[in-house]
Amino acid sequence: MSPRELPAAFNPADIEAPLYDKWINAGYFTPDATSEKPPFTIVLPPPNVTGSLHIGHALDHTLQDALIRMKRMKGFAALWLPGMDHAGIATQNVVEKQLASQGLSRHDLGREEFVKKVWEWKEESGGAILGQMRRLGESVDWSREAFTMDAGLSRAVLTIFKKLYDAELIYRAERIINWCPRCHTALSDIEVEHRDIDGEFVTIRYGEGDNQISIATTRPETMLGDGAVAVNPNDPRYKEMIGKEVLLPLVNRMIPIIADELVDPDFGTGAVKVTAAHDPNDFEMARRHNVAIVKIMNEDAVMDGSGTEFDGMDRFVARKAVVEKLRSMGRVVAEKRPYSHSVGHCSRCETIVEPRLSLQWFVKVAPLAKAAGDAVRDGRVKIEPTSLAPRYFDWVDNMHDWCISRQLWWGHRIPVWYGPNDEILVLGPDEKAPAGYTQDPDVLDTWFSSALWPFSTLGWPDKTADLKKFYPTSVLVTGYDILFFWVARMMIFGLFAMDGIPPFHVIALHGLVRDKFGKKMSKSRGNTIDPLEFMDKYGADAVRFTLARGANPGTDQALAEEWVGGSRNFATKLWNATRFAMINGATTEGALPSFESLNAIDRWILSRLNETVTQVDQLLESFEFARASELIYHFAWDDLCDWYLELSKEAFASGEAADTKRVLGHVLDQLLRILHPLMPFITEELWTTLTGGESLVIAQWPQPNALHRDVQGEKLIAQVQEIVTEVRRFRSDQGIKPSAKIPGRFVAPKDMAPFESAMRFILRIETPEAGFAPSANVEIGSVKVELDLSGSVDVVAERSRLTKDLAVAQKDRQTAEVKLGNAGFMAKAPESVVVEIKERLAKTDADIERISAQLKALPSQ
RNA sequence: GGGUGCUUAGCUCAGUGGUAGAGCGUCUCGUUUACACCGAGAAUGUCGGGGGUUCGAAACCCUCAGCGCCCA
Repeated sequence: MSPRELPAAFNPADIEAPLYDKWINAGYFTPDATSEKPPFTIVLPPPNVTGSLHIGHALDHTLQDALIRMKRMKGFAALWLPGMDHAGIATQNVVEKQLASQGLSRHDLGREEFVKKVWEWKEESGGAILGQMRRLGESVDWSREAFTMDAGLSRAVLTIFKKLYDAELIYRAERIINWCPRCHTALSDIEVEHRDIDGEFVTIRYGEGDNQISIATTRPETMLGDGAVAVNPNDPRYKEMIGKEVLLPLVNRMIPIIADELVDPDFGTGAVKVTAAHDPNDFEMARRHNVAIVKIMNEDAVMDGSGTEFDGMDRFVARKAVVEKLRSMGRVVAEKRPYSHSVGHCSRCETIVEPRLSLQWFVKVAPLAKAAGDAVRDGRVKIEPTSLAPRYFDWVDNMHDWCISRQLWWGHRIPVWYGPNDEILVLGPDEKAPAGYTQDPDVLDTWFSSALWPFSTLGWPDKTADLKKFYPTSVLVTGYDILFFWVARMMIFGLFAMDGIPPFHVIALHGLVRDKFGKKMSKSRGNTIDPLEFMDKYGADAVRFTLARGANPGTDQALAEEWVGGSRNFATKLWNATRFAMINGATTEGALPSFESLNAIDRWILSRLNETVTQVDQLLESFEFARASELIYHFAWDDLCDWYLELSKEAFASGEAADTKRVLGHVLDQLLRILHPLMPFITEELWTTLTGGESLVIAQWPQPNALHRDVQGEKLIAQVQEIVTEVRRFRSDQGIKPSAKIPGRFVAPKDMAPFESAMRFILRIETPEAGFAPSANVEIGSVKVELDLSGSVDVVAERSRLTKDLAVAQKDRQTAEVKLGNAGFMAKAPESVVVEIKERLAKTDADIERISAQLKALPSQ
């Protein structure tokens, strides 16, 4: 295939979709489970079927794609497995809302019909995110796409439920759970978000006459369900009252005063009400002290069963009414309003969660969580960055039992059947309940199935080729905020189901994407960023590169539109550089000339390339995406574009550049390879055009070439860069246009001779004619560039510049001198540092002498 | 309340013992035959305060202050 030509302008929209189609059609992303290649596996943390791609996904997915693309290029059987979870509450909410718009509820349809509707919705409107993932260029294997409600994954759910039940790790009990009065279901701890809100803190006097005690509460309405008052056993104020009974106002019931260590004497009055059916701590106290448990609310969080005038009121209406009434009775001792305190909200609908006593199914997590903690403790699973490991331990070591039943219809129905005589039967896959048994109406927490993701998607419980080849997965990439959601649960179930083999080798954690001021994004703040909008505007590669460039392990990153613009500029720069290179005959054909035979400039860029390839490889392997991106960016823009291409222009112009064309082709080829995981589209387009190759997706990852090092040459190029910069600075100071050509002469040691023509070209210094009379000198170390400005030199500017340089040199000299005069330094500093400082002193000495002489030689004004 | 992190240029952030860095922004000059989504040059920091360790501290230790996050 002969190289094509690149259009003059780069337009991401022109190339992205066609390239993605090309990759898919070629089947590059589908690894073979029977392949001899070593496996590398990532399962995508399944996004929600109702969701769409937000900026956090874009970051998470970009990093995963970077890893999987690199590994694919390295010759691994690289599997990145995509899919979605069924998001029980969220999805049911969506469909119920649709029904509501037709004036219907799910109960009007009945369970079977409703679930059918949800499936219809899922097929038609669910999974918008999957299309958006294609936009981002994700190299996932669509042929293995999974969904938690698929038949296979559902078998996995049934299998593990039975396995856990048989191991006595699943039980049914009446406990205080988090209840969402709007979603009408129990929630797990992690589905509850705690937020500070302005509430009230009311102190109420219980009892009569000599037998009185005041309690303080943020939830006055729950007093209707009080079963006791509790004080700390060591609180002298209340010692005498322990064991007595006091009158519960409004309800007119006598309740005991109990002593419990849990009560903090410094909180409020030191006495607290005990509402066993509506508070987890109170429930625990009640169980310890045999306190009456009184339910006073229904499923809607409406007061119910208190036997008072407040029955039928919503909990918040009741709160006001109760306080009002108590106030009128003179029982309100103190009121603090607003009183800021932390309150749990439903993470799906924002409704304030109601702790509620209820019969539910639980997973007994202690033994499972212990194993999950140990897997990290003993090094079988690594958390990157390691600084986040304590956070993981903090969670798994203190995990409460997990409430897994949900009062929903959409999800995996709990495989428990109840017999006519209260028998309990748990069924595995393919098992049938005897006649007369009825199934538990509830479904399982979505996370119960998501936690199986790393192996259920590979065919478990069957012993499939995929499972054998690709389990355990190599790395799980996710945000630290979701450590508890995914990681802990996948670890727990993975270890349990897969005979103690953890589901991943490494857990690589990244941070959150914030707005440009580092503030958390939220709809209420109005500072959310839509990755799709940015992709439309700047291209997918620009969005990806910006996110990768900000991704320091485990830390949040700020994102601003102008930075995405900067990445777009980088893409354009690459495009133009490649175009320019190709116009000048850059090629990847034929063998690369031997390193020794090349000129110093070519050797230098190869040396820089080698260093960059080596570093980038190490950085990507250790999840240092920001640093890898930064290195590539500077290699491409600074080393390649600003120096190598500029220094080579003269060679291209003179036509003596066969080696340089080959070197340039090689450098671009390799650069595009290491950048491909981060910017897949533009690199693919440029690389196939440059090389005529089939695809970068399956191209080989560059190997560092240790022979491509030239320390001496690098020093020479550093000197060239210094000369060029100093002359440019002089021209700028003197107000000489960059385009103006001026006659000049290089007075320099021999080793600079090979670079003179290149420097002349860049600096627009012409070879002087006879009778050349320089009017100014630029001196850089041992090099002098004499210039004829054909007019008067701006002496003021020149003096100012030299004076400044002199001051810098003098300051540097003094610093060095002080150090060398310090006996402690001379005695204790390593030899190499001492040598370095001595060299610095010598250099500054020479500089001071030279600059002083130049200043002296300047004509007085 | 218990943990935990952060404080470096105008903004957002790198930088784990040897002369302070990047991107964006700012200022000046420039349509030189890849690129104005560009090039060249420039300015800008007692590295939160105080104390200590060290020949040497942005970095290590202590302490204070401010901000954030997680858990309760």
